[in-house]
Amino acid sequence: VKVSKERAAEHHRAIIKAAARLFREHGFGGVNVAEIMNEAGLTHGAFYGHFDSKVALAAEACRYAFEDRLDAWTDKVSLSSYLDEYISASHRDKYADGCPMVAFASEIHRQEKAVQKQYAQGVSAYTQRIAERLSAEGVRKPQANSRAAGIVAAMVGAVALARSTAWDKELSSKILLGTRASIATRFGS
Amino acid sequence: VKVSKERAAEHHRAIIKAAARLFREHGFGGVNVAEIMNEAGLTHGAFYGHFDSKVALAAEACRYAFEDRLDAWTDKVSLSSYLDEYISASHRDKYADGCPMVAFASEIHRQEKAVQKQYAQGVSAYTQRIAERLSAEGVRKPQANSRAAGIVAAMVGAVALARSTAWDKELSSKILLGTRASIATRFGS
DNA sequence: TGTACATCAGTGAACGCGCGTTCACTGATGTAC
DNA sequence: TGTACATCAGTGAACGCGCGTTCACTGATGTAC
Repeated sequence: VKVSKERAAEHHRAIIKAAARLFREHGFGGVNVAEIMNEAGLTHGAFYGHFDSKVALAAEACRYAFEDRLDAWTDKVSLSSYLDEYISASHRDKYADGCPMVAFASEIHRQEKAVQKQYAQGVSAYTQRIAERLSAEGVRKPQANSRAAGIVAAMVGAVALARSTAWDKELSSKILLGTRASIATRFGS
Repeated sequence: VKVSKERAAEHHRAIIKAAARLFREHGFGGVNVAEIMNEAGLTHGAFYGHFDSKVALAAEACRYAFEDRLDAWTDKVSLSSYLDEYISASHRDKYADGCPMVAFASEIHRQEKAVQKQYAQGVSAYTQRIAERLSAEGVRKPQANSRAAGIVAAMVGAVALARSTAWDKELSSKILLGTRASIATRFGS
């Protein structure tokens, strides 16, 4: 059942995309190879023709998730409105396409080095992006870097905790609103 | 090999304590029952005499971890110095005895209801504790609740991200310092 | 207080299931002539 | 351009291992007399 090179390349991308969604939704240990391949429209046996191991896919999926997210944040979206969107109930309830920083926050350190590296690079890229926006708003460089780091932590913590307490809607939204407000206070954004 | 009721009760507590440490360090899926029992000085077969399932232990261990942490935060420790300790490299590197909010942040929503409930109650207790401290510092009630929620999110996000990027010491400590500074800025604490 | 016996906490082998990975096989692709 | 054949992406059965859970058994506890 050989397929054309183009189709094989499509399959490769489909596997990464499926993995990026499923890993974010269920964690690295919460999905098996067969489920990922099934989501990509293939059977599990074909997997090892595309990747060396599940871990190798995890690293690739992590990289892709960050890239996809950062690409979606275009210059047209201001920091302020990005924060509104990020620190919201809709992001809280959107696991599969949500931010990988949140999805993997507390389990990434148990993954292999290759996955950790992709994650750390993603966090770094996110922080830089925010620092750039702050600079554009007139904040000086060293201050902007420090503040960006603080904002990233608040964003991730807010969504992670809001998800973890989702069945207690009152607490969950108090966390989101409280965090969003605290950032607004600081920068008037 | 029956043991006295007192020893059996000690064993019960030892299992919970071992689980609370190991689960925080390796996650719920990263430790098996045999390892927990071994850490508690028993063999795996005795486990089901103490708990109905691994999940039931997870709930109990989660509850214990929160209790232990909150008990350690006595009235003698000010909010400011508690934040210094929480948002620090030493807490970042202390997994087994670290804050359960951070340890389970992104995997708690995949656990069973019983575990989620313990977690959410813990988050709620933490938030209330911080709100009380803010009130004691003169912040008005409704404001104190909202700000407390924002602070908890920042705390959890900072330590979680600092851990996730621990191999990049510069980024990791920038996140810790940036977060701590942003809270200090807001409340002058 | 001492003795006989029922209880039951703990032990370690075994069960069953899920999952990552391997492999012999299939049949469409794409290349050599 | 057409034909023959080597290549190789995909299939599904099978392997091996780890883990949660069960169970027959052990022997100290603690109770009944």
